[in-house]
Amino acid sequence: MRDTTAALKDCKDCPIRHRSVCARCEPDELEKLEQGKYYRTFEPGQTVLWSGDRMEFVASVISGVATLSQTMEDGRTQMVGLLLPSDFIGRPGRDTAPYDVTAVSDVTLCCFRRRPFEELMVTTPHVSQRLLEMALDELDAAREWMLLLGRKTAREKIASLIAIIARRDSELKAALMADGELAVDLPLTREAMADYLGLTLETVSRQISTLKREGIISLDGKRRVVIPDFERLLDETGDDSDGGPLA
Amino acid sequence: MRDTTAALKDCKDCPIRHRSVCARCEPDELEKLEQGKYYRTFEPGQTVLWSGDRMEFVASVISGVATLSQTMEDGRTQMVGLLLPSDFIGRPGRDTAPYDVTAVSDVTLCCFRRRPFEELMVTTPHVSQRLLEMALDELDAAREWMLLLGRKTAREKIASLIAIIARRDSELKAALMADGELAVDLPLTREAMADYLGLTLETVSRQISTLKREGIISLDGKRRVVIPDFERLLDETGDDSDGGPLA
DNA sequence: GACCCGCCTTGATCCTTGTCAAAAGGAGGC
DNA sequence: GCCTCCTTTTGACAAGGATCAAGGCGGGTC
Repeated sequence: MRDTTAALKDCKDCPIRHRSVCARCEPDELEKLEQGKYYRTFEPGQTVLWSGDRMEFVASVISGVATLSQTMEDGRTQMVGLLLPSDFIGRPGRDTAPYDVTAVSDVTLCCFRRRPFEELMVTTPHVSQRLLEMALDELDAAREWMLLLGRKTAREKIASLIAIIARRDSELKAALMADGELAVDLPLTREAMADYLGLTLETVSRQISTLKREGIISLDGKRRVVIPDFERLLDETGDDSDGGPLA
Repeated sequence: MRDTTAALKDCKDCPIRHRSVCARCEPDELEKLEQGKYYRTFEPGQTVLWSGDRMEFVASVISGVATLSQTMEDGRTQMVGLLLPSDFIGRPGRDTAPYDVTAVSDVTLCCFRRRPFEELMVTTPHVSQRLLEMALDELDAAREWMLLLGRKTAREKIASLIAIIARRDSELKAALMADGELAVDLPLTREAMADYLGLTLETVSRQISTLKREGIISLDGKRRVVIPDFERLLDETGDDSDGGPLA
């Protein structure tokens, strides 16, 4: 265990303040929330929650990356969500976890005990409003992923994953490099990518090698991907060419 | 067009009253909703909404089956949701449809113009509460489907689909037959099943034939499936054997 | 009743991806 | 520096599902 008692920061300074469940909260609502919160940290590979566990808390991801995944009896696993800073863990009104939650990198969570949080939701309408928004966004993301899992080829899956991570990265930090090239750190191992994309890790590795060989991407170490021409990568995703703006 | 002006029934008599968005509404809230509602009907194959269309209304499915699907440029399509009675169409705060919505059978919708509905949501908290619940349920369903699409074999996919439809059916009407056998009407064509399961229609047909040959199911016509032993069907789904209760 | 059309089944073959296996690269510990 | 462990790459092969191609069945119309 590491310092689970990291300095409890002021909500006003919270890096995810404007994107999390509490994004819509008024100062007085925030104050109420602030009283119940506590931080927890997890190391890479550590399990935050096992499927079937009683959920004693709900939480927002403050930093790091975690995965939501399901495992079949024979070991086949499918990742069903990627939890990034500002994402919410837990479902009000449900007391056992439906999925495994695993830290991929060092993860810091801002937690609330579940019961008090549920009571709070009644009195702070902006929390439930925001939660509905976030749930609907996640639903859209899940459905986009259904298209990927059900209909895309291995090559398209890999290109889509890299494009999605690149797009999200560029929203946060301007990850653009000097000459307009784009560099992305894949926060996942090949195996985790495979579990996300519904492939085997060998196929992931092969497709990455192929894209590299064709000059669509290049690698800087194993995890860092450089994209010389983002449009060209998008062409490989199978998505409509008018895909959302990058810059 | 058929009689789109079907008798506007009283909400109190509505068959989906207790499961729809308005399930939690108090009589006074219901009255407010009742004023803005209107019914629309669609024939099998008719498109309710094209992806990209402006959404002028939101709606609840009262009867019939509709699909939510995404199509790629080259024609590959993936169904991302099955809309059954009580399911909700539309997303408050969004004005273009993200997916195609297509009637599979005769469908009746209870519609509200979107703007007024959004205003109503502010004053009828029970609607947004229920909508959050429904969105979270759909998210769970979408994630269950991700496991199916990403990791299950064709055989497991078919068995899962039949099991899910059977389970849902038995919740509504007691579809149990005389001697404990279970009979299910598949509301979808082979092609629609394929689009749902991420397969081709030929594979769907072959797997159904195989399950039939092995006595796990039998067919009564093309669309009606008889399940002599539900447990045995469940064994073929790849899911944990302790899967939820049927009766 | 004969025909047509949409839906479904079945067969033959191909190809993408999974499986099994081995080895190479990288990071950390001693 | 060397060893070990973990991740990644690559190869050979097998297989599940897709594709291409005929037919069959059933419900409707004329």
